[in-house]
Amino acid sequence: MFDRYHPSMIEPRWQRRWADERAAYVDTSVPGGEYYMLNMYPYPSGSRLHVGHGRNYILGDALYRRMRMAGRKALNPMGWDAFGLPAENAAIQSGVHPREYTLANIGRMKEQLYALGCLYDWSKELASCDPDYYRWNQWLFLRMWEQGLAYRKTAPVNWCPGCRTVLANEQVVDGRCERSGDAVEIRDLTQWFFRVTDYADRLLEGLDRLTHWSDRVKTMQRNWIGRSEGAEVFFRIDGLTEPLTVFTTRPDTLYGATFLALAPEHPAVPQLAARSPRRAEIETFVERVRRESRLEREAEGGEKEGLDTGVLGINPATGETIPVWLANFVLPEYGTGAIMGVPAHDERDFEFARKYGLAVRPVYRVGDADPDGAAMNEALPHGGVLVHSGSWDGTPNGPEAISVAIRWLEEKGFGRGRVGYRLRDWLISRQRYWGTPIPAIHCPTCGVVPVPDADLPVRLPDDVAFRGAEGNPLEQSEAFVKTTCPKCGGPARRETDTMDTFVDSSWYYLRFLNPADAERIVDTERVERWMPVDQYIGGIEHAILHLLYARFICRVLYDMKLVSIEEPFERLFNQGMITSLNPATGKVEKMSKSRGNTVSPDDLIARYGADTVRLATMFIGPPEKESEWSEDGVAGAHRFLNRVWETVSRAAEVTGVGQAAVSASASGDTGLRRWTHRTIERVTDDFDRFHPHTAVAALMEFQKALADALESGGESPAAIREAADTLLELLHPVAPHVTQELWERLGHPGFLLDQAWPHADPALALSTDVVLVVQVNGKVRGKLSVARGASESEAMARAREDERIRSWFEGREITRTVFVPDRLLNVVVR
RNA sequence: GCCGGAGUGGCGGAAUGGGCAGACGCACGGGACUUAAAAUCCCGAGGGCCGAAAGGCCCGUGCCGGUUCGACUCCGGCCUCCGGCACCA
Repeated sequence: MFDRYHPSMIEPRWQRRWADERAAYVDTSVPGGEYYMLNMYPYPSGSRLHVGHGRNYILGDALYRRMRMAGRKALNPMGWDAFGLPAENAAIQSGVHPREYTLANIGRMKEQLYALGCLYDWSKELASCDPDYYRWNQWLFLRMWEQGLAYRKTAPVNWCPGCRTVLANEQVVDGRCERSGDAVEIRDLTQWFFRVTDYADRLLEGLDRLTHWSDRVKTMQRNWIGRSEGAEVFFRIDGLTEPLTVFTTRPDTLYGATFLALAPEHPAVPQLAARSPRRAEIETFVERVRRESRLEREAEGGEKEGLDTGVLGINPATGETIPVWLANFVLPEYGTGAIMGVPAHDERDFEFARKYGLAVRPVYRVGDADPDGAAMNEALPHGGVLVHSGSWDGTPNGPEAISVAIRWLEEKGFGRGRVGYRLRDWLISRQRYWGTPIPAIHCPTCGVVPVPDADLPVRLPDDVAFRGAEGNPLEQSEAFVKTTCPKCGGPARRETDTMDTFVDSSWYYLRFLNPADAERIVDTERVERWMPVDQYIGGIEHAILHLLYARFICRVLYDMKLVSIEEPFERLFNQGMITSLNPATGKVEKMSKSRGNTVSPDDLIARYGADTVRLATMFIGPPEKESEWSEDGVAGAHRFLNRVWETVSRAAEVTGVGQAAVSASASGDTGLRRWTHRTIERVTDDFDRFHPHTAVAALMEFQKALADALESGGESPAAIREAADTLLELLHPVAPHVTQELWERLGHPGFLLDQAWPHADPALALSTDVVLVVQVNGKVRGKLSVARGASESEAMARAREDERIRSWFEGREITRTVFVPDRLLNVVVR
């Protein structure tokens, strides 16, 4: 009845219509029944999407369409994470300005999203490189500075002397610059930080309330924050006025501390060196460790290296002198940058003590099975449990001993209880051009001065040359750097560091509600109505940094009373990556441009149409798992859509179209109607648990059932029509174009997208007969078709009638039977 | 090393709360249609054994053990792969 299925004829037409009718647009100023689904915030570094990304957008679009049909006022906005290093590198390599490069990429990616049939509310579009967006990064920065949440301190960076520029960790390969091959130096620069550690406890506690987040991500965040309770202990050091503070999680083992170890970067090291007879050695050692790249120093199995400073400290518990060492494994960022070494109760300290012949003094009995342990126990002078300072109180090894030890330390003034975190403050400074300028001015008389709000935004200058070997290109712009001090009016220099792009992405979801608002960063009233984000979809690679920073900034805005929520994302779904064979390595790896194993959706769309690509992508497997891309499924997906076309076309012959179409609604209890309603139930359920692949499988079975019903006749036109309509409605989220085209050809007005999601009649969705499995001693011996709700005695009677089943327990003693209604009967015999 | 996830036919995968293992699809084999091919449609198929056939039996969800009437599913131990973190005091 209908001519053949031609995706290339129908898809562009519907894409235009959807855009013209503004089908997706939601007025965020209006409250009521909202489902605010947030999809993606892509980074337009590559000019083309690949199918690996494609799955994310298709899944988001399918869920958006499903939510619209379920009557939710869904908002599917799109924004662009537009700043970042690749754009700057492209500028250096090809001379194209990062802005031009980025905007061109955004344009191409938009075209592709459009070609895939993804509907976004483009009226809410934003890009972080737009001054109207990044001015609010600057505004937020100034507020955080006022509150002490933004501050400056020195931090080491990777410096490439050849490129005269700062390198990201990933640009350092084997201690050398990826590009020039020069040996990378570690330099100390004064940089800007956000004090995320102030929020560590709140970020940790908040996780407990995120009941719709996976335990997987919550566990990763908990481990990243790494809260540990312990104590600071003060050690008097020979020749130092101030005591040395160490952090330990095991203050109860203080008695066994036989040495101290400092990070070579520790601020007390120069003083120690000055008093030490080994000054030259210390300086050489510090220089050597500092030269090790961060990556190498933190690498697996790195050799522990230390140097005895020759200076002595005093263990406050024993009063004995212990040596002070420098050690490469002590990190300056964690705890206090200094540790007490307890070789008897810490494996790493033991290894170190062994290598350098340091004393081992046990505090607790240790495992006798361990030969080292047995030796230690012999050295233990008493036959009980020693807690601290050589005094005995019978407290067992454990949390109680730790709190006893902390109380003791505090009474004696030897230390105090403290909570330590693994989390470090967020370094936001980047020595790059393509980012948000940090709104600060360096004045020779007034110091570091904030840019006044009235002068925002501090715009990126355009007169910048990207010649590569010149450090931060921003420094080259006279017009940008030269300014006057807002305080004294004298000549001053502008800050040339720009912000980490994670700053942009940590609050963008709020900005979708008022993207063009020049008055304020967020619209508090709209946030109240629409937030939190109901469904956040993102890759698992963002489980830690992005999601933690977004939670942090949301709390900062909460404390400023700008938003009423502390947690920005109520439900989180993390998809897995699409992998494919990398021809270079011969291994199956995640699909990415840098690995050169991408597959373009453009070619596939040209060959099969967008719906086929969408269907094949959704059918590949569960989206939370990683899946290997294979084109084998594409032809099958295309065949299925052709069958849908054929079947619905034949259904139209039976039922008529437009004015002539059947008007009676389907009634009664027929095989096809049961199929229809059971399929509604299955597909609805599958979408709600993010399993589009099983929804598609159910629709394939349903299409077959409808085709069979048409073949054999016997179903009423109304039942046929109900089935055909339902098939189109349920398939629409995955294959929107072909279903919309058929919907129109059947004579329905308007968009399927605005159609109500079909409702399953529970009486029809349940079958009247069920297959009861009969087991004997747990092994399947037969199947019985019985009425739903059949009793155990009925089932048993039927089983006895069945000769084949009966033969398995005839003449044997039945010891018990297990009956699960509508499912199974298990006869246990001796 | 630690944390998290996974392991099911030739392949992608299904089995939603302990109850028919292998849905759906790909590839494959056979058949129909065709002068022929493509396309399309139909049928078949986890492995082994018995049987001429109908059919029947045994084994089977990484490995070993346990709980249970019954285990892909729960418990203990191990192996492999993937992801994240890592001298974290």
